[in-house]
Amino acid sequence: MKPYLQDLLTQALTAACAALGKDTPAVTPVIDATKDKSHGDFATNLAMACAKPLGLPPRKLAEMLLAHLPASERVAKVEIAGPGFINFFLTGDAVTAVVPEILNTGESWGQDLSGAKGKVMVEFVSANPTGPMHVGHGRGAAYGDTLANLFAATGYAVHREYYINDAGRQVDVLTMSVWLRYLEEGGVAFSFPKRGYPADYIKFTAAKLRAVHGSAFQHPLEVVFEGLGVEPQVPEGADDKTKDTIKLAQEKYADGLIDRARKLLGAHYGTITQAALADQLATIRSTLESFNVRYDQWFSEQSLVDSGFAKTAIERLKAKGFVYEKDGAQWLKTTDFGDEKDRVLFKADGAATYFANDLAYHVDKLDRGYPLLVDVWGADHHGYIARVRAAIEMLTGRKDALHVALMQFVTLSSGKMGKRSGNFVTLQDLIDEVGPDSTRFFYLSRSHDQHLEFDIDLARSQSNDNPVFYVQYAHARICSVFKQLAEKGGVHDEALGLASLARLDTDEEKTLLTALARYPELLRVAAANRTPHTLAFYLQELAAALHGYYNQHKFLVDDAALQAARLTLIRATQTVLRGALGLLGVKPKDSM
RNA sequence: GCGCCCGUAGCUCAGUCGGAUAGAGCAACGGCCUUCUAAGCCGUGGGUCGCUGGUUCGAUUCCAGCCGGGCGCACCA
Repeated sequence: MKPYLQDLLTQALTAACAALGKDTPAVTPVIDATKDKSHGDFATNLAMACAKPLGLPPRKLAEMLLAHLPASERVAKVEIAGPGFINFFLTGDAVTAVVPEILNTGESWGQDLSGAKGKVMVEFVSANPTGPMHVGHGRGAAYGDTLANLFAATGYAVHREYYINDAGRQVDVLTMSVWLRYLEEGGVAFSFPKRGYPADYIKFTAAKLRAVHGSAFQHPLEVVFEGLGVEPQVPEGADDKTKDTIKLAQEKYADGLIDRARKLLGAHYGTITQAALADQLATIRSTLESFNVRYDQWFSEQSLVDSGFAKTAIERLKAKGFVYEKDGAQWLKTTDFGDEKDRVLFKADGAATYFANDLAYHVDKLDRGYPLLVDVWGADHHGYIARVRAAIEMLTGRKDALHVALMQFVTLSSGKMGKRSGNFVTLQDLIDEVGPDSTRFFYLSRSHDQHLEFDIDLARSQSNDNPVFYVQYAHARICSVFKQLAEKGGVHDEALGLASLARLDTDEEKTLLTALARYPELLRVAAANRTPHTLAFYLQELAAALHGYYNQHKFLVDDAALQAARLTLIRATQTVLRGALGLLGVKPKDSM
C-alpha cells in the first residue's frame, strides 16, 4: 500500500510543480502508518518537506498536492491536518484486500524466498569448544538463527555457520586440564592449577579416557610437576595490579604444565585433545539442536592451519604491502584503515595469533563468494571489529562487506555467570527448565544492543508472564474456534467469507486488518536493520489485536455471511501468526 | 585517559532511517466468565524521554559537551 500511495504522491508533486513552473524537489514521499485512527490509515509529511524548496507554506502546498492527486478507488478520503500532514483514509475494500492475499499464499505470505538478493553468511555463537554454552551464548544463538531466517524470508540466500576455535592456547589448556583430571582418576591428589578448566565436564572426558586407554597416560606426580615450583595465589584484598601480575604468573605455570604434557605424552597428547574437543562439541551441538538451531556448516579453525590457508591468506596481505616486521613479530598495518593501533599476525616466536587465523577465516568466507558477511559477537569483542574490518577492506576495498552484530550482556537475576566457576547455569539448563520456545522468545524480546536481564527465577517458575504464552494463546484460540465449529457440525465456507469481507467493519476488525497488512514491511525492516526483536514485538501486537477481537465479538454466529467473513479473517490471522512464529523458531500451539 | 554500547512510567523494556496528545508488559486500583479457552478483555492512575546547548517548521530520535552505568583497550583466545 505504501509504494502505491508514494506513486500517487509523486505524480501529484510533479504535476503541482509543473503548474507552479518550478523544478520538482528530489524528495521521495515518506508514508507512515498512523498511530491515531482519526488521522486516517496513512499520512505523509510531503507538503512540509517540500515547503521550503518550493517557497510555499506547508498547508498551501498540501492543498495544491490534493488538487493534483490522481483519483484512486483505494482511497476513500484525503484531508489536510495539523501543520501540513496529508492523511489518507482507505476504502473498506483496500483494507480487506490483504485477507485473500494471505490465504492464497499461506504461511510464507509477506516473504520473498527467491534468494534473488544474493548470498549472505551469518556466523553466530561460535562458542569456544572448551565448555558448555552459557546463557550469554543463548542470546547469540536466538538472535543469529532468527536473523538468518529473516534474511531467507527477505530475498537472500543464507548460509549459517559456526566457527570452531579448535586451535590455539585454549585447546592446550583444555588438553592439560583433562590430563590432570585423568591423573586424579588414577588415585593421586594435587592442587589443580587456577588457570585450568576444573569443571565436571572435564572429568567426564578424563573418566572416558581412562576407561578406554587404561593407565597409558599415567605418569608419576614428581615427574609431572618437577621444576614447576609452587603456583602463586592471589591474596585476599589484593589490588588490581597485583592480581594481574599473579594471574600472569599463573598463566606461566599453566604453560609449564602444558609443555610437560606435550613432552610426557608424545603422540597421546593429540589423542586427549581430540577426545576433549569431540566431547565439548557434542555437548554444544546437542544444546543447539534442542534450541531449534541448525547450521549449514561447522568450520574448524584447525583445518585452516592444517591446509596452510592460514598462512597463504596472510600472504595476500603481504603482497599488498600491509605487513611489516617489528621486534621480531609480523604486524598488519590496520591503522591505515581506521584501527587505533597495528596488530600482530605472527608473534616473535613465529606462532600465529588468533587474529591471523580469524582473518584467514574471513578471507575464506569471501573466497566462497559471500559479498555480505554477518558476524554475531559478544559485546566484549567490540574492540576487535576495527581490525577485522580493516583487513577486509585491504583485500576487497570495501568497508561494508562485514557487519558485526554485538550482543550486549545477559545478566541473571541471581547474579552474573562466571565462565570458569564450574557450576554456572548452562544454556542447556535454561532450555530444560523453560523450554526452547519460551527461551527463544524471551531472548528476542529485547533489542540486541540492550543489556538483557534474564530473570532466571521467573523463567524457572514457568510463569504466565512470559509473552510467548500470550502469542501462542492467540493461535490456540483460533484453533479452538474452528474445533468448536466442527463439533457443532458446521463447515467454514471460505468462498462466502471472501465474498463477505465488506461485513468486517468494526474497530477491532480494522485494527486486526491493519496489523496484518503491516507484516511484509515489518519483515523487510527487521532484516535490513538486523533487529529480529521487532518481530517478537509485532507478534505481541498481532496477538493483542486478536485477543481484543475475540473478547468483543462472537465468531460463530447465526448470520452465515458474517460468520464466514469473521472466520476468514481469523484464518488469515492464524496464517500470519504461524509464519511469524516460524521465523522466530517458536512452535505454535493448537491448545494451551 | 581513549574507544564502543546504553540512560524513556515504581520495575523490565518498545518507539518503524525527525513528525501530530511519548507506548506495551509487570506492579497498583476498578470493572467483565449460565455465551467460541479469563494464560484473556475493558478502564483508571503513573513521564522535566539523564543534563545543557546546537541544527529546523518540528528533536525521545540528528550533532557537540557534560553526568551516570556496562564493556573493551595483549606478541590471550
